[in-house]
Amino acid sequence: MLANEFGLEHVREILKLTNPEALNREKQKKRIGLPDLEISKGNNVILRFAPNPNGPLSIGHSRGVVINSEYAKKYSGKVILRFDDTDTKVKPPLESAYSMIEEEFEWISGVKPDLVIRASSRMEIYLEAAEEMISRGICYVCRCTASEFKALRDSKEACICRGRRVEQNILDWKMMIGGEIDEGGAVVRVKTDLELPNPALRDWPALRIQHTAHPIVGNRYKVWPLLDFQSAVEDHLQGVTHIVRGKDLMDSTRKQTLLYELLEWDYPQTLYWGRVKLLDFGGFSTSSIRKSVENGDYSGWDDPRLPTVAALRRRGFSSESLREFWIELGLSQKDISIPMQSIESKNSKIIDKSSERRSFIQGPRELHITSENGDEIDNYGSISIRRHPDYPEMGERKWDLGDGSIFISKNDYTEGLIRLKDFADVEIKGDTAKILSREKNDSLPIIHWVSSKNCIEADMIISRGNEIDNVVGMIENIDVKAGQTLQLERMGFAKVERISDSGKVSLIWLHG
RNA sequence: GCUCCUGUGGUGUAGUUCGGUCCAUCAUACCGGGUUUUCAUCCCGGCGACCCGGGUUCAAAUCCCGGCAGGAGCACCA
Repeated sequence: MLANEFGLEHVREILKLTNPEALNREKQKKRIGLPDLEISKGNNVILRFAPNPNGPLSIGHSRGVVINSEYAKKYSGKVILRFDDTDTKVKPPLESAYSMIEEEFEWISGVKPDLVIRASSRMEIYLEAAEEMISRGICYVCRCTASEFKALRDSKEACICRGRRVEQNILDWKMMIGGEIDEGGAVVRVKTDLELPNPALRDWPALRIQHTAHPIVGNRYKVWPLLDFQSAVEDHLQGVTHIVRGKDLMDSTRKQTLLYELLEWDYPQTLYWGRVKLLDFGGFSTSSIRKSVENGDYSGWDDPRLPTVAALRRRGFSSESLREFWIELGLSQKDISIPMQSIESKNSKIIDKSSERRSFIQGPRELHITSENGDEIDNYGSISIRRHPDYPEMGERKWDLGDGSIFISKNDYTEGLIRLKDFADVEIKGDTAKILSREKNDSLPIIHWVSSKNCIEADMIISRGNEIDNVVGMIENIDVKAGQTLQLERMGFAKVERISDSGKVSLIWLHG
């Protein structure tokens, strides 16, 4: 910096002479929200989120939901939920995933998609489009094996199928769709420049034969489009203006652009995000999770050890925290590693104000309160504690102390002086806690506790890496409702999963 | 190997288009302090970065060239 050597005044003087506008420039501030899209005027913004329904959504997918739906909100545009379910073999669709994804989309984004479509129900359109492109000589049927073609492609050579006449291609095409050719026996390719520097783009495959039945539409179709073709045709039909997706799909954009050029269509504006690794989870793919779930390694897609949207939701994450998180990351193409803590920190701030406080005693130990002079009393009366320290309007919890039986956690038990939160300074000796003073006198450590008249058995599952811990204890049973997220005193957030007929409470740990 | 993308504190992120009040934004983490009858929330303060090397220029995070590093694609998956 010039200013280092000559001082700011000097810089200012030079600027005054050469570039006076720079003097008025504002100091940089952090941009808030998503970067602007380029909008061609008169066009409504149309985006899409296109998952494969081979399982419900993972945390990674939630980025696509958030970014696309937020852009739709920002520009009063539309967002389409499109199921890219044209693979019946490698990543076959899971029937239950369609409705789960649709529901998760709405939960994550806070809005319903403007349109939901399934590629598998629009097969006629794709097959017709393919046939037309074959007729026009834009595509051709290639009967080489994959490895034969790869060898030719790498040396920029045309295969013998490439030069065949259109009539022959149509005949082969009819055989393909008629089921007369086995899987792998033929493929439809888009005719590109073989000199393209990127080998992946040369005469890329558009449709292939699959004789495996599709879980939804059965075995009506023998030829299925690949992602690049299906998506290219569908984006055009739906008038998609902006595609925002992971940068692993950059080559897909290039393939599709080549096709759009041949068809003289306008390719949507495309933006990318980089790869994200969540440090607290290992390498998971939807396929691998599905395998483990079906194998019984996990209790389900919402097992708290899994990086699925279902698991986050079950634990009590707010969808708002997910939205804030992804919006803040924005559209950087950098590959990044993120600790779950950064999502948790957002979540804490959001849910803290609505989370009532309750006392949960892990590993309870019973104590008996005695009066200042060591006497047992029949009735110690009651105390009232706020449900939330900052919001008195949320009401109070009234504890009946009865004859003075309470629980504290074994972890907190120690003989000596201690403050029972919101109640009294006591001296613990054996199984008794002698009241020294109801007033808080000095800086004794404070522990939480519960009156045995106001508590009930509870257990809480906590996921730790790939393990599940089951913690048992007693929870304060004032107005505990299933589905509610609580802040457990001195512990952190947990959600009430259910309450059994006997009143026993089952909790699931959220985070600290 | 080929093709492509990306490099700003511990982790993320703004600023890079169009060089200049940028000795670099904000958050999180961490450290210290305050509020609080929770180890939560909240408030204040601190810490800490332009991948490296050249070049252009009065002036480079920003432009150019060359390295290096990380990642993705090179599927008849999405």
